[in-house]
Amino acid sequence: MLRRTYDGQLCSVARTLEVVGERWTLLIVRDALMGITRFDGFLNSLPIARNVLSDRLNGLVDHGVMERVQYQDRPPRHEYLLTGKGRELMSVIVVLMEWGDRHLPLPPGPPAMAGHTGCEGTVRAELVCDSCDEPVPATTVALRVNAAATPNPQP
Amino acid sequence: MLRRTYDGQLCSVARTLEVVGERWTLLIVRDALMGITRFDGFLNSLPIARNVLSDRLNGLVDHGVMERVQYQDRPPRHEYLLTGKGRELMSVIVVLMEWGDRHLPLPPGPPAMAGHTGCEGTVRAELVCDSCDEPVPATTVALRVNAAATPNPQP
DNA sequence: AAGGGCAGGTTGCGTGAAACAACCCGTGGT
DNA sequence: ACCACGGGTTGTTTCACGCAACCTGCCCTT
Repeated sequence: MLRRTYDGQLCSVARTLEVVGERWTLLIVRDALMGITRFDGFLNSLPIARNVLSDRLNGLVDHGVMERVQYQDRPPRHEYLLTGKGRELMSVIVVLMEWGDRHLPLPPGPPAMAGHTGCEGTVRAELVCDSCDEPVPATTVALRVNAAATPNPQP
Repeated sequence: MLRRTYDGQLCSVARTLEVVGERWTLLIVRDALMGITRFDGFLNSLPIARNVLSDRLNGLVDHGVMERVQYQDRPPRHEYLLTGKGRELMSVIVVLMEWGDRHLPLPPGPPAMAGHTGCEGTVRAELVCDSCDEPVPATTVALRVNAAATPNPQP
């Protein structure tokens, strides 16, 4: 998705998108979170070109979202596993999924859900105010610039 | 970010990314959530080309994420306002921001935060299990295919 | 020993979307 | 008459994507 980079953008959103904002990247992460680990696995799951998949996996490894692990010797074969950093993208996948389910529904219903391992519950994302300490609707949330952290760009 | 579309992908994540997954789109939404409404406002905030901004705003209007509202007559001028559907993308922005703050930190600290309007609290995103009814770490969440909703592809 | 299959890529080529710059249009100010 | 402002549209170039072909190591069959 990114031609060059989002440089000049101090925002954490922009910096996150530099890692996962390219075309296919978040779908690769989604598949990894569903348990796919191998090159051909991603290739079968997504209508993506091999060279682009190779690019994206290398990028994710470079950014520490995935790691490349050898799983056999002869011939050497590796799989791509999410790191902790990568598994924490679960929140991103869940909110994207929820927004799609709510605003772009499919007739047969949601094709996938997030489940809590161990118990059979489903997992949802919530915005929580740490002062009220309870869930708040998205419409009562505002983005505020943190003045202390962006003093002034040097001339 | 998307060259063609993610067609063939039933997933809600893919369908959401068709709406907001292109380069710049989520940054435009972020700026809109921060209060920017006009063409030149976005242009000043982002290093984006005018034609690309025009494309993205039209796409967001087509998808019902924003609406184009006239705010003066002579000469006719309009502003771009988020719809309810658009404001619900706040969750997406918040989780992207949190992931960036945690895993790609900047020396001066987080450049922005999400705040609860009315009270002075800051807002965070949480994954909540509706069975346990309490927050769960991302690492204990798994994506499950909803078999009932994806019966079988026709042969 | 020759061939086929599988896993995991790399290479080369063509196209179309993004970046950039220039231009346009209607109005209001001087 | 001229310039500035807000809000775009129109070229032109460049680069990332999509596609197909090819390569490498190893194993299995004939």
